[in-house]
Amino acid sequence: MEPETVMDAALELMDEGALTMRALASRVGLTPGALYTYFPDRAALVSAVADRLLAEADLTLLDAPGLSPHDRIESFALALREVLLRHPAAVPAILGAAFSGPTALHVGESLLRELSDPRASYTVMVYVLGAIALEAAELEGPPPPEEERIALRRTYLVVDPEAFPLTHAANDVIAAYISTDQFRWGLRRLLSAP
Amino acid sequence: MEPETVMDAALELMDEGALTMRALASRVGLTPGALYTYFPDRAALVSAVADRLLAEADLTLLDAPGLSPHDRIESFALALREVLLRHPAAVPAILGAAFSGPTALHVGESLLRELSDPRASYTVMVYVLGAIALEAAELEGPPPPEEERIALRRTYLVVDPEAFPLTHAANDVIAAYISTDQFRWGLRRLLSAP
DNA sequence: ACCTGAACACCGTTCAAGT
DNA sequence: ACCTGAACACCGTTCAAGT
Repeated sequence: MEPETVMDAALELMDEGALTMRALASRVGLTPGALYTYFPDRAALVSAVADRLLAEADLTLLDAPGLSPHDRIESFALALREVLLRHPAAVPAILGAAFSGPTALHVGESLLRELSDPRASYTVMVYVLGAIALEAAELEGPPPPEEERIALRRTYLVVDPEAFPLTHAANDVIAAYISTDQFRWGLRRLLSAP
Repeated sequence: MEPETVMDAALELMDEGALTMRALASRVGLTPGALYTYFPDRAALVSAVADRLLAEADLTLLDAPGLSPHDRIESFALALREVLLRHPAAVPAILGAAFSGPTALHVGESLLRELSDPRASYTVMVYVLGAIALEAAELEGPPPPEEERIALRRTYLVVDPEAFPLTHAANDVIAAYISTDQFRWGLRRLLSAP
């Protein structure tokens, strides 16, 4: 059996919020102990899944000809966000393995090519991963449509207007914090810094 | 026994990388089952610890008189980073409870007071929490001195110069990605956006 | 190398019963 | 309300033994 088969099943189980070595073994038709032939332990398996997931975003967007560096970064960031939000339970693992994995290295190198100052490219990584992590944190599984999610937040996030007047007044904008528009707005703001 | 006693012991155990309900019970001199009088389940306990930890950063920095809005945000962000990096294992829980907790609500309100556009205040939150999360992800317990950590990264992060020339060339800056200077640099860049 | 069966040393949570 | 003792239904990981 290919390790990829095991990793795909592991991602499925993460999406269902129930990744255990035993459940994974049963899903791929093995005994729990047999999994340790493929990965030394659970943590290694999760790291491998995280790197595989990272590679699902189209890395070539970062080298797309005919686009400005900022547009390349924006289109890749949007693609990455889309991939990762479909698997919110895997996002913490991505944060953990953000630097170590081979795919992350590739992304880092491309990012350095687009921005002259390495400090700026790290700032972009921090923003992109931070935004995705905050959005993922409030998802249980694959996300419902964005409009639905925003509408839910609008009713969910009501606060005491006396104690938190500004938060109360900004309710609609705050509900849309998890929107693609807000994500793009923040990224552009960061990229437009002098 | 006060719930705070239980929460403090829980944070201790998180720092040691070994928070279990059984270990917690034994540390505070109770039976595992007795903990469920204080918190409905493990997740609720962790959320409560996260909020308590968030409150350890000096919230009054966000209202300090005589400082510009940007300086208030910077000093609070630095204080928050210091508190959270002392407890890296608790940071994922902070990300998860970033919006729900009562203390987070207070921080959000203050941030809205400092910046005219709510979208900008969210962008700052994303950056600050993202940077802290990435730094925390590579810590096992309370962090060694910064210089030591950077020096370790400098030798740790060596890559193939042929495959990743820009990453190789920027090694020193990349090693310092987890520095206070880099954190401040990115934050200022974000705040200086037009 | 890959896999099974069985075990070891743990988990979180529940619940009758006591105070 | 708070706590104990004991149980239930799980975990990850190891390892002799088989192929």
